[in-house]
Amino acid sequence: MKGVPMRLVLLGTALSRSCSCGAFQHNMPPETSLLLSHCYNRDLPRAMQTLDTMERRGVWADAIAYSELIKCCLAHKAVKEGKHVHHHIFSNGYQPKTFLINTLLNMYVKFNLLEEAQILFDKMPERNVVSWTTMISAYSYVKLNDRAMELLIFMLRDGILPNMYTFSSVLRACERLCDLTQLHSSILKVGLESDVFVRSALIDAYSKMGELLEALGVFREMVTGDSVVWNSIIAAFAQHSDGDEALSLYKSMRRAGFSADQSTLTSVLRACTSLSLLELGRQAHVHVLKFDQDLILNNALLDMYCKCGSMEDAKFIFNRMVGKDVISWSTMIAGLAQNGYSTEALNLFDSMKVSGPRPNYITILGVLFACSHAGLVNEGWYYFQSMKNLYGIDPGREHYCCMLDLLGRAGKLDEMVTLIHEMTCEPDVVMWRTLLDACRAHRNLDLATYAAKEITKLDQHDTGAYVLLSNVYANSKRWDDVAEVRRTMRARGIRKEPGCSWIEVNNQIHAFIVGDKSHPQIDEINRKLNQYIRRLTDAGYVPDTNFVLQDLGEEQSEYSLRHHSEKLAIVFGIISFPREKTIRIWKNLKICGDCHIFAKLVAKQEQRHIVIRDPIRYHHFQDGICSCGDYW
DNA sequence: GTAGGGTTAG
Repeated sequence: MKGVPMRLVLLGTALSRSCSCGAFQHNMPPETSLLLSHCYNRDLPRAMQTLDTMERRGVWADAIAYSELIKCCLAHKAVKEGKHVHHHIFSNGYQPKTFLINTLLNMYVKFNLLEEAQILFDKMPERNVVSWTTMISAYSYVKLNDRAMELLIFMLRDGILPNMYTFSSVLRACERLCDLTQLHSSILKVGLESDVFVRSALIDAYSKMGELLEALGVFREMVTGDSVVWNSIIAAFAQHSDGDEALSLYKSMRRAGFSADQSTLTSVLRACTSLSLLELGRQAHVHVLKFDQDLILNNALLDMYCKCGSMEDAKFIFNRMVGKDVISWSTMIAGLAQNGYSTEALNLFDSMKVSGPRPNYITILGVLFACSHAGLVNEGWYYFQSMKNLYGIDPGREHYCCMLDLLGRAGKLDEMVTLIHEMTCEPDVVMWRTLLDACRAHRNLDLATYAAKEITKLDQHDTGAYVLLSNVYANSKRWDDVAEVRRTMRARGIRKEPGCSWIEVNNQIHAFIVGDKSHPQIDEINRKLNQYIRRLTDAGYVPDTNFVLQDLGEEQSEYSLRHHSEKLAIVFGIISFPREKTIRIWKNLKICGDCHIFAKLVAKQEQRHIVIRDPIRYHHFQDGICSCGDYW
């Protein structure tokens, strides 16, 4: 192994250079103290003037003074002066110490001049752990992740041992699980796992790869930590839609004596959002007031109110936010659209064009969603076609999906097929499923079969395809075909996800599944439900058994419909809340047509405001109508 | 002289 002698040679060179560098530290001229004093006062013009005088007289300052001068340039964001200092330091044949070159490197990185930093780095006669870490951190910051990982390898080859700074930087750049595992074991080997920076970076890296159990493992090994480590693990679960775990970790964090900061509250709000916990979200809002100016936190608050279906609160927050960014606007536009206020969403987009930030990819999705859910086909086409010209945004998969959805809802099946063929990307399962769903709604059996085949070509186990196809057949009462689809599903081990609805009562979540008898108040719920249905039937309600997807016979079909999870949840809401309180329910599948009619009628009869959130949108039921205008 | 956590769609 020739590595060891090489290291010795390098060390020798470095020592001889540092000796020559030390030479200019003798004869320290009086100008040096003047330079230092200007730098400490952050008086850059005078400091640069002093430097010029020194150049003219042929005297030089020491490394400390130069490093202060560089800090002064950074504080003034003075790139030109910074470069001048760089050339000054290298002029007259001096060889600055590694410490000083690192300061220059750092300056270039902070000025976002990575190329200059790299050129300087390449010329360095000796690079220490700080030099390498500065470059690695710079590349990971601008997401040139491969380059950052590559530098780590070169660094190790050079025989330089990474420290906690290096690991926390490189962990941000790590994209592959195998690399992460290797980094993790290196961290353990050098004993840096207890460093709080390394630990939080590890948790974050595992979280980004969806390895939440690993992240939790790293977290649980912590003996002493800080709030950032707690925030990392809470964010990990909040971001992966495990709101329960995020909230339970948050409680443990408080018990452990840490207080919530902006980051904690943002994750808590996100958890409330994913669980539709409006009341808990309101409680978090009280703590948010402490951090009134925090944009990210306010965006999360805004999103929470939108997603929990409370648009009055969302509008209030949005209107009083200062310095709204593109995320604030996009959140509000999508929120309005999803809650059924399509016109308001499009109006808001108009104001954004006049006085807001430049719309981005996601803003346009909200706009297309608004068009789609209001049946505005022409407007949808207009926005879709103009996004490239007006905002320079190329339509992506999601935009095509939105357009397909728009056409599908409007029953324009032919245009859907044309768009699928004209797209710049290959159609995926979601797109075919959108076509299939449109075929179900508009009863096109042949096209439905075709779409279902395309889906199974891409994914044999796509539950949605089978369920939708069996719905298509059920709608046409082709029970043999329904049975055939179900047989295939059984043979392939595919099970339909059962419909489930949730409602929050007194800070507790109550879950209902179709025909569920496990709820402690189920007898009372069923009694009330029968009572409502009797009254509604007198008022003309006819159960629409088209939404029952098995050949059960009318009587049994009605029983199944009657006990759909959303009906049970609605009745439980009515029993539990006073009349003036909005009943908020969320469910895992799209609302069924019969339950939609039921909700409208019961909202009118009982004078209630009912909000049902499904995976893609919201239905606000009041006075016998729904905010979706029966178009969903 | 080098390092960690939070927001919009699906």
